[in-house]
Amino acid sequence: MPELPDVEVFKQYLDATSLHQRIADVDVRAERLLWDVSPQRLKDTLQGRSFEATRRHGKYLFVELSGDGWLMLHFGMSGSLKYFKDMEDDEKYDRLLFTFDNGYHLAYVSPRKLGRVGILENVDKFIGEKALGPDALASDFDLATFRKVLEGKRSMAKSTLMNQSVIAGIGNIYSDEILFQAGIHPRITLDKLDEAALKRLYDAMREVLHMGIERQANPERFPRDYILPRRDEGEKCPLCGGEVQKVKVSGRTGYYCPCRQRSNP
DNA sequence: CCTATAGCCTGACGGC
DNA sequence: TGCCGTCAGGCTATAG
Repeated sequence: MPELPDVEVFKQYLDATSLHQRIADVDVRAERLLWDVSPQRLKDTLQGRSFEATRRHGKYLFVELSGDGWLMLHFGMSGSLKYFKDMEDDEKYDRLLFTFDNGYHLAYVSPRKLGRVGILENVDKFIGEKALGPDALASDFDLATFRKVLEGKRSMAKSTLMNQSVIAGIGNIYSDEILFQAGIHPRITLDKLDEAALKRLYDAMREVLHMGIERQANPERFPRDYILPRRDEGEKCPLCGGEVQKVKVSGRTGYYCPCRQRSNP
């Protein structure tokens, strides 16, 4: 589930539970999740240290370690964090387990093992190497910058929003909502969007992502006029009551409603 | 530059 | 119940 709002919620969760405690042990149950680090080196790096602060960029969460260095967490298509005490709550998908001196554990949960965890010296260097675009909610990511990163692009609106090298943090689900709120068809190419449409897209991006975080990335709490909880065949558009339409973009399935999102603006 | 596709994993769901 | 295909809130490599 992890797009920007979900990862931001994980960040807040980790901040509230797992900072400033000495790490007693690290258990790696799925080695393939490790990015450029062996289980032994991960363990050696973390043991005796503590998590001190966190930082998020797009769908990546970075945890600063005491001493120096960072733990990098990416959650793939499924994945989350779980803080608990009793080992009876340790479950099948808890692929990495960090145990603190106070006896509590933080699990990196990853049912499908599509995420990645690594150790970094320098977060900005990592972001540069991955060629990530600006974080969609960064405070300095204003409308002018938004226009600049989209300048000259001829890709489809939905593909562009989901392209992490252009803007970091938006995935399949939230891109649908942003386009719906902006009234933009998912397959329209950017060169067809005028200034007003670009502003609507920017405003919708900020608003939808902020809303997602406010509601703890829980679709059940989303506003009634959102299409996000209705992304399914046969579901009705919250605005016109018509049936939502399905589109394939970038190999992903998107949903939209033609009542506001016209392919020919 | 841009699109589409397959593969990585595991499980849920629908059809027969 | 069992088997099979399809699909999934991500990303990468590859081909056209």
